[in-house]
Amino acid sequence: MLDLDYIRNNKQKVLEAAKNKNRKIDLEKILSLDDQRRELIKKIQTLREERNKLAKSKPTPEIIRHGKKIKEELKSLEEQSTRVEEELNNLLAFVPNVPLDEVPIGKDSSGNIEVKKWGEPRKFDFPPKSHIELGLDLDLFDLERGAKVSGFRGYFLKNQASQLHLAILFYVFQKLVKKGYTPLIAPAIVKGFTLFGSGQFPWGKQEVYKLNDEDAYLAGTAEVPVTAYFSNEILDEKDLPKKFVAFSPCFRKEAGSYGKDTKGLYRLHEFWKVEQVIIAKNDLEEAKKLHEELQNNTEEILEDFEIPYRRMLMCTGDMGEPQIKKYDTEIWMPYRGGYGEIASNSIMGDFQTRRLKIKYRKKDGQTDYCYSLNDTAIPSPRILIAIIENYQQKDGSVLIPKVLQPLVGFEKIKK
RNA sequence: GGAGAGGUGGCAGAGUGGUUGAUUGCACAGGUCUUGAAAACCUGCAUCACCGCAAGGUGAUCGGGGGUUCGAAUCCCCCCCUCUCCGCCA
Repeated sequence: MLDLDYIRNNKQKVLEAAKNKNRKIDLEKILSLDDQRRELIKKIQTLREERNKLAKSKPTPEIIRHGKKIKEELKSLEEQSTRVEEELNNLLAFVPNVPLDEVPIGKDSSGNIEVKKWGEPRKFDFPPKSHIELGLDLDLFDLERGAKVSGFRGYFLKNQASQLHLAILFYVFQKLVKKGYTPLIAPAIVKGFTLFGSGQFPWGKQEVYKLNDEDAYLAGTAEVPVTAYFSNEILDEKDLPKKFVAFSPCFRKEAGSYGKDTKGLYRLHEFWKVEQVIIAKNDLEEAKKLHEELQNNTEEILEDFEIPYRRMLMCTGDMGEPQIKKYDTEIWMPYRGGYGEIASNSIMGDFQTRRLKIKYRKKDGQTDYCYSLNDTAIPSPRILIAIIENYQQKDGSVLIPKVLQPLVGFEKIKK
């Protein structure tokens, strides 16, 4: 959510941002509704002021008559005001955040820029197999029975892959706890306001599972519950930034991508993830530093696993509504013969915190909206694709990354 | 799932129709005193919105929503949450 004053004073910027993010907005309508809203508020306030004065004097028949008249006028104005406010909020909810100047302008993923590359894709002296083939050979997962039991994109992880799955998540969780991040196990069942707050709604409704007819949804990422953790609260500047490492199961309908990545462990309805979330003060320079810190954490983890990766600076058309700057981290997936997304790292500015009403008190006593950031630490099973494929041996076995060996208790997966 | 109790400012806790946005205590901030600190004393201390260059003014908010009334923290209805007991249960 953007500040109305900001919109009024930066119309051109906001319009361009929406255009560059491929979103349609009606700024003139929004601003005219805001004018109407202000006019109505003025009228209502004046009437209420009069009413309050009357209520404080001795009730004579004359005063009661006058009071009744005010009440009727107020009722009609208040109804108008509610309608205008509703319409305004509906439109305002669709205005995307404004990217930083350093963000490249582009239509879609082709406009993203590679800003860093680490590790060389491995040269195989044998034809490398896909993780699907390896997994089936080594009995690491069962996709057919997964689909039978759970439905399309369902899966069972089996044997060493299940251990590896847990070990990876635990390794990453521990690593970030040691860096001072507060560990959280976050709920995956969330109320609607959290999804609106983080900016999944109103855009991505078709992407989210809704439970029965209650106000209950399945979150696609721990970003949703953890960002909402401090909703409707005023924090202390001295306690910021708040850094969290959060584990949660994640659920995504993957609507609109029915034909994409239908095989294997790449695109799943259900996975587990360790996520990093930061609530910081309203300071762009600090936020940029924290953004780099999050990125370094993600990259360090991949370096621990010795998986080649690259960092992409996302262009406007591929970055999502709430973000002002976003990196995607992609890892080498031999069978795809290319890089695949593994992590997504964003600065949201105060877009989410406005929606969630997360403020902080500055040293001078003033309050301001916080900034929020988040970045994937590790998602699994997707990371298993890269590990299994990159660590495969000629004899069909798969080695385990060194840092994970003590956790799983074996060095190699073989038949 | 059943029965009961309760939700008031950062916390504790008054307040059952008319200057109560809310007594008081604690906490917090500033000041006086002190070599320094503590204690004591003084002052300040909710959030949001609207108008205003500002000073300031006005409105709204006592879990949320609706209603009664000239007037609601106080009365009525619905919902949510918390606690206690019983039942069930990983």
